Amino acid sequence: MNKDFREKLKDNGLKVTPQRVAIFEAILKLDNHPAADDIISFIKTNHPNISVGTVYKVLDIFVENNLLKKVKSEKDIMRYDPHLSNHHHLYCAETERIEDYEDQELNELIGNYFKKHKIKNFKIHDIKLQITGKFNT
Amino acid sequence: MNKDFREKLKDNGLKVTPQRVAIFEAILKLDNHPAADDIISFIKTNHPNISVGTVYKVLDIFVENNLLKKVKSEKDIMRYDPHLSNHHHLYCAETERIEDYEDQELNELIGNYFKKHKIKNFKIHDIKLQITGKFNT
DNA sequence: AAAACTAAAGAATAATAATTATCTTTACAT
DNA sequence: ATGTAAAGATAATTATTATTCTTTAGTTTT
Repeated sequence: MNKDFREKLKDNGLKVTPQRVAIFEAILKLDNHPAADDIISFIKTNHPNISVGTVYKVLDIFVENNLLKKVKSEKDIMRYDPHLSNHHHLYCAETERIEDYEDQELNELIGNYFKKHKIKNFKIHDIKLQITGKFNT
Repeated sequence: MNKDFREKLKDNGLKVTPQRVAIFEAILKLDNHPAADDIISFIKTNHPNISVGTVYKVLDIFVENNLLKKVKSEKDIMRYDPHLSNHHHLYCAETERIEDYEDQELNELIGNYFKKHKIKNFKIHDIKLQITGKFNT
């Protein structure tokens, strides 16, 4: 996983820096689709001089280079997801919790549906489900 | 349509004001899931003294009272949709265009799928598809 | 029906929060 | 040693929310 991360950066001509490593590790540790702010707070404990702008810049770079995905949330903040394979999201109706939902059978079902039912004047690149509801933890 | 609008406001004990009418009409006219800012610019031409805060407040009131839906966008701005029945969205990969996609058969297909495949510890309220791709206009 | 009352709504403005831009400094790679 | 990418600090922007004060619409009272 860490291997992929370093190699992907290098493959795109990007340097592997301590900050980038720290940001990527923070996202993996934080787990619940952290927002930039969560990442900043987390990193500040071990790496107190990291700059806010750097974090945003690095996150953008990661997204551009397919190390991360951006996830839309109800609120006007972006959240980040290190899970790269094609998957959907469960949004809690009451909290900010977001979980991944991966389901190959469902993807096929939907893929087949749209093979039969083309949308006129539209070429589909990607389909994501936003499943809103309630967790019973 | 306009009837519904006025009545829904009244049913919820809300007043029908010129500003509210103007905002609602703007959304219907603007059509492409306008952001608050689009609405403000549009209204300013006929209604130059409307206040930014009022527009945001009224939009919230409309959402709370089910006259509008909020739509998540790629960027960190909210957009508004006067289309109330259950539907999905087509997102253009290259522009900010968002279109509605309504498809009862698809809703049933997905609904049935999840009847058979419950998600553990999660009660589904609503499922929305974000279909990203390219329009060929 | 007109005047007075009340509460909701609007305007203006300031405040906040997330993000982006700019400019300088640092660090690594040739 | 030099060039370039990245990081740091800080300021600026942008979208949105909150605050305060005024206006308006609808209701009640005379």
